[in-house]
Amino acid sequence: MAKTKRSFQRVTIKDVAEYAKVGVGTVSRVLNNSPHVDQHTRQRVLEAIKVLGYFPNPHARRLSTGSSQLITVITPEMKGDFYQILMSAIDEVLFKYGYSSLLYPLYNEKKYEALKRSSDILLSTDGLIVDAVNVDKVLSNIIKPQTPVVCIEQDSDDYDSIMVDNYYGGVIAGDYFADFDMDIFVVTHRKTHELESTVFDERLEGFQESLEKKGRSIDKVYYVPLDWESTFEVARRIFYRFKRCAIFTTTDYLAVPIIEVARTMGLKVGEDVRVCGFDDLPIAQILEITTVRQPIAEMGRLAAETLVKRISGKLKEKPKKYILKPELVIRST
Amino acid sequence: MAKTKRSFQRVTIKDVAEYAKVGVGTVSRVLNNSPHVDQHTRQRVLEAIKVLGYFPNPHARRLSTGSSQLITVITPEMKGDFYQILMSAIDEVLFKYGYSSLLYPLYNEKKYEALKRSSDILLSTDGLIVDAVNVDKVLSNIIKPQTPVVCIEQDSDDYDSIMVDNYYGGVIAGDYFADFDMDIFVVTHRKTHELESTVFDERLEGFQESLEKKGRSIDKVYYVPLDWESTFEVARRIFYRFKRCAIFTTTDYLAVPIIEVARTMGLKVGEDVRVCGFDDLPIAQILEITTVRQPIAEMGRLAAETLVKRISGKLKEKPKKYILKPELVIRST
DNA sequence: CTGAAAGCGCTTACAG
DNA sequence: CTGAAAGCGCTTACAG
Repeated sequence: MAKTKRSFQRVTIKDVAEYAKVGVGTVSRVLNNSPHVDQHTRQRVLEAIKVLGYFPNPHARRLSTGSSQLITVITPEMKGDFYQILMSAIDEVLFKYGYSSLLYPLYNEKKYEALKRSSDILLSTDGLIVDAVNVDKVLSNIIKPQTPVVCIEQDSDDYDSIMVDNYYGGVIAGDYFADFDMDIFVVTHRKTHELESTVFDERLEGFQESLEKKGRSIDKVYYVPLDWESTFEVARRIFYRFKRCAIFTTTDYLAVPIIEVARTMGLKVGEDVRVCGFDDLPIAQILEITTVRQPIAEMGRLAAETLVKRISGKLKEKPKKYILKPELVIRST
Repeated sequence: MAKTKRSFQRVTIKDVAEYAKVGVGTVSRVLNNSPHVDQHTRQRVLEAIKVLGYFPNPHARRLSTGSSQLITVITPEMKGDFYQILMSAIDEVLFKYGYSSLLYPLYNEKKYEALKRSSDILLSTDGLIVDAVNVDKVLSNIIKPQTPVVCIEQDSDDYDSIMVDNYYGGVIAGDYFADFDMDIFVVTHRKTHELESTVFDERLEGFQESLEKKGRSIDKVYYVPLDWESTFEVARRIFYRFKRCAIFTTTDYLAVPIIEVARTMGLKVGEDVRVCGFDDLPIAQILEITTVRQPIAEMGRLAAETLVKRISGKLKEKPKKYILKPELVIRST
């Protein structure tokens, strides 16, 4: 097309070179902080950049280098402390290696559709970290097979995956509860979408089997949506009948309203009522909730480190599964 | 460099062209669904794409077209229903015009640093929507002056801005409360970071002035962090002394624990205790909370529409301020 | 409908 | 230390 001009002419590296009376290569070197540039030349170029208001075109740079120094993080949600901790840990590592992260949360069905429609959203960054989404189902056919991907909280045949042993986490909570001479309840969330992760079920399963091994059993499992309002209702229902019981919630998030209701109903939490959560979110630390600690930050860091190694080609073996151990943290509930 | 080869040779449009025995232009036309391609040729190209496992290089495409069909949304947080509603509305409009969104939440100081360090995160998408962050402070010197930007919940000298009249929202809540013969309290959040928005203060100010105009006044303002735990404490403190009062919270989020505590303490919410929130979040609808409705989705849609117009060049006037009116929604609290 | 070719704006090996 | 030039992988006006 040659003669076509953009309606608004941008200032390019060529303009800077002309103004500074140097070659484009030199401008590029200044831009990339190459040490092989004379101090005076560098000053002239910097001056030209300022005067002309030049900003480099990232697309051109990326086409040339083949890299964007960006990675995309896909999550099923965008709410909650869990993601904040995870993302902070990921960013910390990424930053160290000169990368930044962009978030693509699949908070509704449409986001997923958008992803399928224009998969190059994902091809435009150097790699992906995918949390708690069924990658093998979502990503096949969308991205190139060689795209570097690391999954968190999700098993995968094709990529590295970082998981916590949720079953074992349930087991240690069960072992702990088995000694309590009380009715035992579980409040958990039921998977509603095919792409949702199965972590809650695994925790419940471990808890249940541990209990059975010790001759105990769950008196009732309550399924709730992941919000506090519904959990308030369930808590009221439980405490209306049982003034003495032990409750295992498959995430700390659900433990909060339960403790709140118990307290306002005058029940002694930590004595009459025992509560054990899962995750060790900041809120569990603040409210002194007994919980099964999941090393969230460690998972994030490990995912980021692994991804960076894959991108740089330092890691060439076939996908590996990293399974981290959760641990019981006994606090005041 | 000419002779340099990437370590792993990617399959390009040229390979596809050779395999299908057509020119690269034709492959490109097939890729872009041009109608001017013979059915049989198209089939051959599609076949070649499949056989070779070809995926287009988005960087090359963007360099060529000058557009990425992507926009970045910057938010101060990544938690809460507010953002979900806002993002869904933004995405809905963006999708219509063939755009997708990527999130860049400034959830900690480091994210802001990362942004400053490599500003081309922002230059690599076609435009920005910035929510509740002081754009003029954050973005100057980071992006090109001509980059299309729309701000939400934040005033700006340089860009279009979409705001709700928070002061007026406070006023209508004040007008409503002025008639109640009870002590009046406010629970709100204090801005702690220079980049945080001032919406809570504006709401409080409108509320206060409206009350004073009617010869009433606020008995006490409680400042809390934006979490439920602290608000539980405050609520207990209030209801311990006052069994009858009216409480205005500058966001629905803070109204929830207050209502919960009142109820579990046996107070009649809607009679002895009056509560009015702000925002009209989903939770306010579920719990039937009286509130000042903020048209969140409308703000998102308007922001997206405006941004798309700016990008396409259809909007050429100087930056405009859109101020939407909130409205009082009286429900059962 | 199709191909050859210029151009998008950078980077970088090469030859001074 | 520096410049000229090839190349990154696309798109698209032009001339069949």
